Amino acid sequence: MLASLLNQVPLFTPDDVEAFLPLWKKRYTVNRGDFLIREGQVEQHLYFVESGALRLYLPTPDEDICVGFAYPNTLITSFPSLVTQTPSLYCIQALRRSELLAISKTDFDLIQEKRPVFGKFWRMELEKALVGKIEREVDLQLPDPAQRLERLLRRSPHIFQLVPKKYIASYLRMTPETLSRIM
Amino acid sequence: MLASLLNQVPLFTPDDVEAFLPLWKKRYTVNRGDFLIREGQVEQHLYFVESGALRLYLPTPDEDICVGFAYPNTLITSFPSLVTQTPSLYCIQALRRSELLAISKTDFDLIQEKRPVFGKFWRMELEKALVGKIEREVDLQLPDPAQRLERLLRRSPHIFQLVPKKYIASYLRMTPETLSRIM
DNA sequence: GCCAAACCTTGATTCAAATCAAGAATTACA
DNA sequence: TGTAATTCTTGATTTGAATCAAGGTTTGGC
Repeated sequence: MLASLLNQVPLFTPDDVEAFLPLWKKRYTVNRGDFLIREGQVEQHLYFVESGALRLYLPTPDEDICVGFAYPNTLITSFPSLVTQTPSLYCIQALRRSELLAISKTDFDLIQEKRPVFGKFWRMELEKALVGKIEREVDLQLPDPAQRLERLLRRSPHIFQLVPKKYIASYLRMTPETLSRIM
Repeated sequence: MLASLLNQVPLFTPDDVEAFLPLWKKRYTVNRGDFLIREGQVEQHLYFVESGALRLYLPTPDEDICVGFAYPNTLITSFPSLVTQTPSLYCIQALRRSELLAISKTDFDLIQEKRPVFGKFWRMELEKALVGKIEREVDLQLPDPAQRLERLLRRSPHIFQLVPKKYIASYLRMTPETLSRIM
């Protein structure tokens, strides 16, 4: 599953993929409600979702602020904590039973040093992620809830199959009631 | 100015800096209101601001959506267009007379191929930018305008000296009237 | 230094989304 | 499969930011 995805990356030779796969050492199975990481912990892993669905959010006194979802064939991590190796402000919680593969930061850093192609790969992933966040920034600024919904429907229609609407509402910065009324 | 900044990057040897600096070939001076790039053009440069101030925004039928500012010692570009080499959706406009240095995408890509340390440097810059955008994503979701203002004041107080409040209001997804009332 | 343009402030009013509330539907899992 | 917990929907009401409006201030450019 991860293997077939990596084989589709033009950058990688079969040898690269062979060197990479064994680094995804840990296999996690988490139940609905379980946490991959909680506020205060330092993120050590990058996760690949094989099945299930998860949410990434910032807990605040008032309410959780949902900043992302993960589902099969996507990566997830508490990125700021992973990069800076400081305690995470964010939590990652399973929305249903999920299966994940994990690579440690250490191993990931090492292979980037050893094989420049992985440095390039990661740079391209970061560029894609940044482009995504810039679009998201625009989405969040749209004053009309219906427009925000429309853009998410266009960009990630599958999310609506995978994630309870109340979390999507939070992600779209509206109440579940408002989302229900405009869907 | 750019030189002294680059010399402070621990990654770089003096030789790296010497190889890099000449690639910032073009020097632009733009007047208040001028555009570095307009919607539809394909971004070819990464810009370094020596003086002045600029805004990066998405023009829409209703209103401009402000997604960022640049000021001395910062980089700016229409990132999605630069990365994907497709027509830009965004505009970059000078808010006052500004002086910039520019490096072409071609030269920037080349030096990353030639000297791996520049690949690593860019990767780290992208990581920082992504962390920033994740924080910004949280900022934008805060329902209370005063909270959004507070977080910007904490993170980038200097912006209020450099940029007319009406653009800051847009960046904070509120009207100039609301910003005026809570400042 | 002067003038026009741009920007900011303050007040009155409107309106759309949040809140509050309660019942219906769906989902988890024992 | 049955039952409790969770999630979703719909309606009534409130509220706070947007809008509209007008006067004051700052800024840019000649």
